[in-house]
Amino acid sequence: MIELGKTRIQRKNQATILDAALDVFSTFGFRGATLDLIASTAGLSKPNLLYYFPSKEAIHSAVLAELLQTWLAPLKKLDKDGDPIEEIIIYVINKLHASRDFPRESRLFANEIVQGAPRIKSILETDLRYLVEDKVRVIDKWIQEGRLAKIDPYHLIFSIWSLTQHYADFDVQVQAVTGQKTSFSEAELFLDHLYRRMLAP
Amino acid sequence: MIELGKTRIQRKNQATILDAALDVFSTFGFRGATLDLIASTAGLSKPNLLYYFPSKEAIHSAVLAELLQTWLAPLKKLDKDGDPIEEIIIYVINKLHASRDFPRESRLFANEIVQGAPRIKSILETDLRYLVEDKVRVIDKWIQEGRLAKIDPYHLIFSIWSLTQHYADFDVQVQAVTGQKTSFSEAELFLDHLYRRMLAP
DNA sequence: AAATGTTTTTACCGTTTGGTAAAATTGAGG
DNA sequence: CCTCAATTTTACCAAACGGTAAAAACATTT
Repeated sequence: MIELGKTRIQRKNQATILDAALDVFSTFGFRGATLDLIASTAGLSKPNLLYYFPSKEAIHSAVLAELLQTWLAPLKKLDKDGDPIEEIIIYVINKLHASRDFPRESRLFANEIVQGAPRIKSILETDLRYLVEDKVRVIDKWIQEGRLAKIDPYHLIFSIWSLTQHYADFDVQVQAVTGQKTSFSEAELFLDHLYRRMLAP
Repeated sequence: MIELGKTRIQRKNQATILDAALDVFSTFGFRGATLDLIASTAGLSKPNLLYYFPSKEAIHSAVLAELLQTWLAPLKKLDKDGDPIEEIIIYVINKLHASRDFPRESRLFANEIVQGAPRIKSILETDLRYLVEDKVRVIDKWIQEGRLAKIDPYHLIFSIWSLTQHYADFDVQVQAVTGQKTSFSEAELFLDHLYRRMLAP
């Protein structure tokens, strides 16, 4: 974990670098991204970049670490004491809005996973796994209480990730096929219909 | 379009190269893949590779071209004269089996799209778009006849792509979270439930 | 077996890339 | 304004990469 800088200049430049890196990594992937491109995007020279971060990998790790927190947050909010269907719908919509508002983060994550998650596999196998196990228990309980249809909670969660992130990760395809800018309000209606139908006990 | 070789040796080596290239490109993306790695995977020397294909881009294009046909095939089979729900379920299952049987192809495609589809955007905007428009008309007709729930056909198709390809593209994540090999039969049950519930008029 | 065409290897080349050394510049505190 | 630390720039380097030239090895035909 990269510790944040102490001085004003350090904090400003580290933030600028991480933002530029997010841009470049999410567009070209880890290997496709170059330090020169990140540097020029950030308005700095390459050696200046390496004054703030020891290596390309370190920049990548820092961006991923920042992103992962944002990415897991919505699931944490799923409340065992709320109404099952409403709780899940809220999660779906939050996740969809995350795709709309943070598409670069979503694509960076997708890039990493598609290529085998070499740099975050351990986090997926621990933090993410425990979080999901916790929520799976909640959903299972709801099902046993007859408040949800009998579905596999793991696959339910996978379906939410997949359907919502699709609008960020595969946006080019969506736009190419529809010939229009992606309509997140249409997507919201669709997902609302889908999950209400599917989850009703 | 690369024309296929004439002699036995040409055909054999071109096939070997394309298979090795699929392996490497789907794992590392275009930029992450190197000619040396493709060559050694194929059991050939780098200049020998370039005897069969003029450039790295040419190999990539050849692999993508091959893949795209396989990838679009299931949608073409959607039959306007069949039973609406069964036709869509069959498409979903076919697509899921494609993810199970051709994960490399799926990941290569995902890699390409996530990074903005620089090399296949034009195909998405023409061939794929026309095919989808055709099937959207079929689905719309089914809806007007009251044989399907009123949903947006575009988003229905996107949902199928997203849910099925997730099991190939994000397999590392699925395995990390469940701690097990991905169960495609569980996925099949889940998707069957999901689409029957969602599509019922 | 000679001649011809095909395939493979060896030895390179120029560029790009991640990263470094050290000098030059800038900023902050006394 | 002077000093010392923080920051930035200039000038590099070694390795990796895509690609080429040309000779060597192999096949095929006559």
